[in-house]
Amino acid sequence: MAKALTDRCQQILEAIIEEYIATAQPVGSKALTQNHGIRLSPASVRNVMAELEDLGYLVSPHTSAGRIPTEKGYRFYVDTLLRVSDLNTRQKDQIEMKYRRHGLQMADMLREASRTLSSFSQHTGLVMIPRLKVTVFRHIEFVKLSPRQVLVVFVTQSGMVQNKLVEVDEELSPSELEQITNYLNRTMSGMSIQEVRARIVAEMAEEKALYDHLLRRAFALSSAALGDETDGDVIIDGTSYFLEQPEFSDLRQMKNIVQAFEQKSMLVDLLDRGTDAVGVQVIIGSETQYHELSGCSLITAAYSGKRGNLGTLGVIGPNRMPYSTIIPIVDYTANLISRLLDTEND
Amino acid sequence: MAKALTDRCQQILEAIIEEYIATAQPVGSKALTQNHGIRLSPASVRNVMAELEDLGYLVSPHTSAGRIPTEKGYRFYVDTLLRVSDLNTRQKDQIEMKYRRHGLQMADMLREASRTLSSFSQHTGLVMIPRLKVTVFRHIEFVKLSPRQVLVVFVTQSGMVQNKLVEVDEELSPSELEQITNYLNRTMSGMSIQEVRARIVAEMAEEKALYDHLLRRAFALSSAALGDETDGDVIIDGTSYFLEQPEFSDLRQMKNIVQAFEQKSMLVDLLDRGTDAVGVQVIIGSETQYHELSGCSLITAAYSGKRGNLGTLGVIGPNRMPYSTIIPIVDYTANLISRLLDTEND
DNA sequence: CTTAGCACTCGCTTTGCCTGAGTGCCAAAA
DNA sequence: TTTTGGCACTCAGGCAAAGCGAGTGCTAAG
Repeated sequence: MAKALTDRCQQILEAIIEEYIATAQPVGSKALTQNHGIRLSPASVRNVMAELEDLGYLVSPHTSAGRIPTEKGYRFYVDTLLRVSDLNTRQKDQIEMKYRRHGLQMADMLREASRTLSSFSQHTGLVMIPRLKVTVFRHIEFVKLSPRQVLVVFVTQSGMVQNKLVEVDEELSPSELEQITNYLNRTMSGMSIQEVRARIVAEMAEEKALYDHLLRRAFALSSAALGDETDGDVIIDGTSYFLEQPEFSDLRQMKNIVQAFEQKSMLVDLLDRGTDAVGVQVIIGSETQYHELSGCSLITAAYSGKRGNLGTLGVIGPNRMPYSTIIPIVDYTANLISRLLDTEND
Repeated sequence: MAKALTDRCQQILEAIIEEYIATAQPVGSKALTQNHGIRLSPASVRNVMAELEDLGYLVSPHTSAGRIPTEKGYRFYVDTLLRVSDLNTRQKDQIEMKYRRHGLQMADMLREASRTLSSFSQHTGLVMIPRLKVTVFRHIEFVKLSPRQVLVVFVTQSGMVQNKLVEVDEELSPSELEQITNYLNRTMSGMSIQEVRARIVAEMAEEKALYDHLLRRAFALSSAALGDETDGDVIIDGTSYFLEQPEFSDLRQMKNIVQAFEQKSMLVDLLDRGTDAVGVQVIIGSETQYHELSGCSLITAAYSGKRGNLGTLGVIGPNRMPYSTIIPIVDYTANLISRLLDTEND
C-alpha cells in the first residue's frame, strides 16, 4: 500500500500542478522555488520531484525538461489538495443576470446555461436535456396530419414541448381524438412520464380496457408516443475554446474530439454518469474510458426540478483545467438552474 | 474590358484548378503536361500561366512554386468551365435510402439532409430550418402553465411544432382558452403564417374586434405568439471535415471558422441569400463578405414545399472544393427534400 | 536532512548548405 | 508568328552541425 505523502510532498505537488495549469509548460525545480513560496532550494525540490515521479504523480517528457502531472496526479490534486472557494457576489450576480430575461422557457434556460458555463470557464460547456421519463406530464394534444398519421404533442410541467409522429392502423375521427385527449389529460396530468407509462401498462392489462375500444386506442396511441425514449441530447457551447489549448494543437486528436462532440453519444454517457450524484463530479482523462477523449476532463453536476434530478451539466476541457475556478462555476450554475426550475410555474 | 480567354487558356486554367482541387499543392507547368492531356511543352504552358496570372486568375505563392487559383479563377471555373454531370442511379438510390425510414417528421428529415450532404460531399453540411412566416398554419393550442403564463403550441402543415411562452396581463379561464383555440383553428387553418399575421392585423383594426373582448384577446395572444420571428436556425453536420483541410491547418483561422459555426448568424445570412434563387448557387471566398470565412466557399440550393420556397441547404468547405461532384449532390438533395415535403400529408 | 556544486543530458533554435522544383527569358526551330 | 529547348535564377524545405539553456541526478559538505 502506498504510504501517505508528507505535507511537503503535497505542497510541492500542488504547486507543480497549479503552475502547469497556468503555463502548460513542464515545471522545473527552479521556477517552483521562485514563484510559489516554496522555501527550499531547487536541489531539495528535485529530490521531492523524483520521489513524486516514482510514485506516479508526475512524469517528465524527457530528461532535460521539467515535470508534468499524470492523471493520478490530477486525481490526487482534485481529491485532496484542492480547496474550492465560493464565487464572490459579483460573479454570482453576473451569472444570475443571464437568466433575468422574462419568460425564459426551460429550453432557452438550458441553452443559456451552456453558453454561460462556456464563457465563464473559457472552456466547452455541456448541458444535458432532461430525459423524457424524468419529466412531469402536463398536457397532451393530437393533431391529425393525414388519415393515418397523428402528431402527438405533449407538454411537460416545465414547459418543454415534445412531439412525435404516430402511424395508426385505423383512422380516428376528430371526436374520437377529442375524447382521447380529454381522457388522457384528465387522468394523467401531474404524473411523471414514468408513472404514466406504468399506468398505461397496468390499465392495458386490466379487463375494462379490453372492452372499451376507445380506451384501448387511447393507450395504444399514448404508449406509441411515449414509447421509445430519444437518446438524450446535449447542448454544447464553446467548442472553439478547445482550439486554443496548446495540448490539442495536434490536428488528429483535435479531429477526434470534434467528431466525438458531433456524435454526442459519448457526452451523453459521461453526463449520465453524474445524474444521481450529489455535488460536483470530476472525470479525468482515461476515466472517461473513451480513447477519443484522452487528455480531456469533465467537471459535472446534476440539476434538479421539483421531482428530483433532471439532468447534468458541466464543462469539458483538457486535463489541465483550472479546477479551482471552474468547479464553483459548475456548482453554482447547477444550483441556480435547479432553483429556477423549482420555483417557476408554481 | 477584359478580352475573352482563348480556348487554350481556358483549357489550361481548368486543368490547373482541377489539379489543385485534387492535390492542394501549387501546380507547376511540368505536372500539367504529364497528367492532363495538355499536348504542349512545359515552356508553352508557362507562357499561358504567366498570362493567366496577369489577368488575375492565378497567383504563385512564391517564385519557385507553382500556381494556385485566385477567387476570380474559381469564379470563372464555376461559371463557364464547369460541366456538372448528373448523379448516377446508384448514388441517387444511396441518398434516397436515407429518407426511407417510416414516419420521418420534417425536422428529422432536415437533420438527415444535413448529415447526408456532409457524408456524401466529405465537407460540412448545412440545412436551414424554414422560417416561421413561410410555413402553413395547421393547428394551435394553448396550455396554461401558470395564471399569467400561457404556452402557445402551434403545428405547421408539414408537422413542425413551434412553441412560445406568452405572458398575459389578465388571467384566462379554461373555457375562454378553449373558445379562442376553436376560433383560431377554425378560421386560420390552411393559411400561411404571413397570411395569418395579415389577417390578425386587419381584423384588429376592424370595428367588430373592438367590441368583442374575447376576439381581441385571441388576436393579442396569437400575435404575441407569432410575433417575433426566431432568428432562423441552421443544422450543421460534419464540422470535423474542416479539420482535414490542409489550408486550415493554421489554428487561428480554424478557430474563426468554428466560432462562426457556433454563432450561426453568418450561416443564416449566407443561406438566406439563396432562398429565392432557382438551382444551385455558389458563393466563393470573399463573396461571403465575412472575413472570418475567408477561404471558405458555399454551394447552396433552395428547397420548397407545397407553397413555394421554404429554406436553403448546402455545403460549406474550402474554396478548393470539388464543385463538380458536390453541386449535383446539393442539387439532388434539395430536389429530393422538396419532393418529400410536397407529397407528404396529402 | 538540506544544499551547493558539478557533470551530464537532451530538446530547441539557429545557422549554413544543398537540393530540386519551378520560373522567366531568350534564341532557335517549326 | 508560335512553339520549344536551353539556361540562369529564385527560393522553400530538408538536413546536419553547433550552441544554448533549462533541467536533471549525484555527491559531498554544511
